[in-house]
Amino acid sequence: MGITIRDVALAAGVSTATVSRALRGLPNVDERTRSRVQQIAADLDYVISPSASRLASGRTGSIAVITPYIARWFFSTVISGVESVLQNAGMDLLLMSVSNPDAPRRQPPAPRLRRRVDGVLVIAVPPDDPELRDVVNLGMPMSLIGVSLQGVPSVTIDDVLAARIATQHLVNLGHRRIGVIAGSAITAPFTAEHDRSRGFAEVMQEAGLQTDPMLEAFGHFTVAGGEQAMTALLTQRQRPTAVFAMSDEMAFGAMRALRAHGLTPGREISLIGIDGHDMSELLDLTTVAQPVVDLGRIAAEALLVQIGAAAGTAAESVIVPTHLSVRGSTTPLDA
Amino acid sequence: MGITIRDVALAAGVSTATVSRALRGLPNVDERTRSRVQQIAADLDYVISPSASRLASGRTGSIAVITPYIARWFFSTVISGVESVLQNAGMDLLLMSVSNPDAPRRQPPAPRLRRRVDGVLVIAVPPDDPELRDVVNLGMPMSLIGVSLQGVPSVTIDDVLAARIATQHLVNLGHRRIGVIAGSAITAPFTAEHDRSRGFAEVMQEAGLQTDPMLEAFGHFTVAGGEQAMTALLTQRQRPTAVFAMSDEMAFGAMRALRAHGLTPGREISLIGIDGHDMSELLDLTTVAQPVVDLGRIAAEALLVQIGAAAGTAAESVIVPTHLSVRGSTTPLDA
DNA sequence: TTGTAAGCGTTATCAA
DNA sequence: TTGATAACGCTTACAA
Repeated sequence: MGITIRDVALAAGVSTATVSRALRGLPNVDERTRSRVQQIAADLDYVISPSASRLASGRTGSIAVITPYIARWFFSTVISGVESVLQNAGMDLLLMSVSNPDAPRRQPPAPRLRRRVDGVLVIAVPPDDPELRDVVNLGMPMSLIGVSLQGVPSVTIDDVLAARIATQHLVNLGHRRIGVIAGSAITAPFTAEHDRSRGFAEVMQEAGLQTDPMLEAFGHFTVAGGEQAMTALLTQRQRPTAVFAMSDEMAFGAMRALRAHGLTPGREISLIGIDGHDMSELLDLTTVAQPVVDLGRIAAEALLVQIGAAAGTAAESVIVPTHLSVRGSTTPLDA
Repeated sequence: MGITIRDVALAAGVSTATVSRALRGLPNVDERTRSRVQQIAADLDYVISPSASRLASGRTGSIAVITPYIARWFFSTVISGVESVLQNAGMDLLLMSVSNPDAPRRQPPAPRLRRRVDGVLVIAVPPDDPELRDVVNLGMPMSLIGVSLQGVPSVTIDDVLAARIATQHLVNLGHRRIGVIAGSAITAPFTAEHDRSRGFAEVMQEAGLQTDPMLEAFGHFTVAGGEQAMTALLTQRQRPTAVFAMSDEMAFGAMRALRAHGLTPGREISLIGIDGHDMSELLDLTTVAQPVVDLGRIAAEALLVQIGAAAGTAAESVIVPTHLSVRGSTTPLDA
């Protein structure tokens, strides 16, 4: 049915070994031979069989991307960055989602990886997740995105710093009763959430401000959760004048809660998020933006280096910068 | 390095053929033999080599998902539906993005597909796209999502109907000067855009309303484009009292333009979209929602049937229903 | 620079 | 129900 390397070899009057070398661009092939082989392969409409190539060479030419969510903004944006790099490198991208609170019944990823891919990219899976442990224990080339883990290369922002920037921005505007919308009450170390909590606490303390436990609410990093959290904050005796939401999506929900209470973000209550979500500009939300596409790109490039599919030096742990985007949702206290 | 099927066969005292049959759950294997083989395979931590299996069997166990965008809501949501089905079926999902206006320099998909996957899922690539033609001409099992093409199975909504529902909703509210934000001035037939234009025109005509070319603007299905388009509509001598945006994202941009002009959606001007985007509830946008996750799920299931990896009857063309979600952005003309 | 030939680890046919 | 064994289509020493 299909044209094989033998057909090409036969037609070109050379051995299959020469065809293989010529087509893969290996050295030690006469250029005239090479171009003739290429021509004939093209004429015959020959395409290499990946399975055969993989079996013979031991390389799969594939990278797995492991992610708890596919449709959420942060994750799909990271994936698009990864994809552009892998496509350029001629690598296949295998997409596999893993268990998350919304879809708890997924196949564990580790067994699906062995012998199937040359490397793994993991997006924002908590470092204490047992499924992640199993993947790490596979010992294959990998790189984490959005979280860090001792001994595993990763690409992240400085989450402590991002939270510091956000909180400091509110402090600089004169706010003193500052509320916070975190993900959940208990956080694992080395997660974005944990570090953001720390950054917030640091700046509050440095500014001599109390972190009132009544001004802390939890939004589970969803829009609906952010809405509930802000609603909770608004029921306090003394409302905050500003709120730091640890993600833009929670901030969106918070905005909705504000409007439901007849309040306008940036008017009665200032609001800041973290992410630089596509919609944050539209919603006029001040945010500490992270370069999400780059997160994916950089991690993919680092992984290719690890695998030996690209030149360069392997970096253990990359931290990319964030920047504050000031918009209408934050204003000076007096205004 | 790796445990092979021979190691398992040796340890179990059977032939490799028996191991292969036992592990794949084929019939004609003594159940005692099977469980012994399974046990030994587990003890040895044996995993099959996909490359070898694929080479020998001719099946790749992989499906390619071809998409112009990864990070946009519609596309990532479709992909998540596809992924859940494929993961359940034990199929690998190869993600490849193709050229789009934002990223014009992509590898053409067709050559990357041959011998590599058992089937292809294509998300919302215009039917007249030459790259799509090449993929279709490969003659492999495939299914389209969001567009239809003669002779190729597809899963879509009824776009004419969706636009009719949206337009009729505005008409029912008493609006007569109705503007429209389309994608672009020229549209290929059999695209969502084309059909939505038709549905709009039909209802306008049935209602005895003029489609004023001055009340037509183009937003290229982006937020920014929708904003520009609405701005253009607002500069008309006689503004529309209602606007139909052919996608929610364009409607979001339109909302922003309204606010920039001191107008409130649903107050001075009613606004309706199509999609049922995650953010539409948050932004209180009336929309004709399509079941996007299902689009992906159904297409994936249909493809598995085509390939023979799942039981069922292959459907040529599936149309899934939409529903109108009325929110605050549309109100009666008098209000 | 090119050719020979031994794998790579399965599946599937045929026979037992 | 099980076993031998010939593919599957390529890569890669090693030799020439």
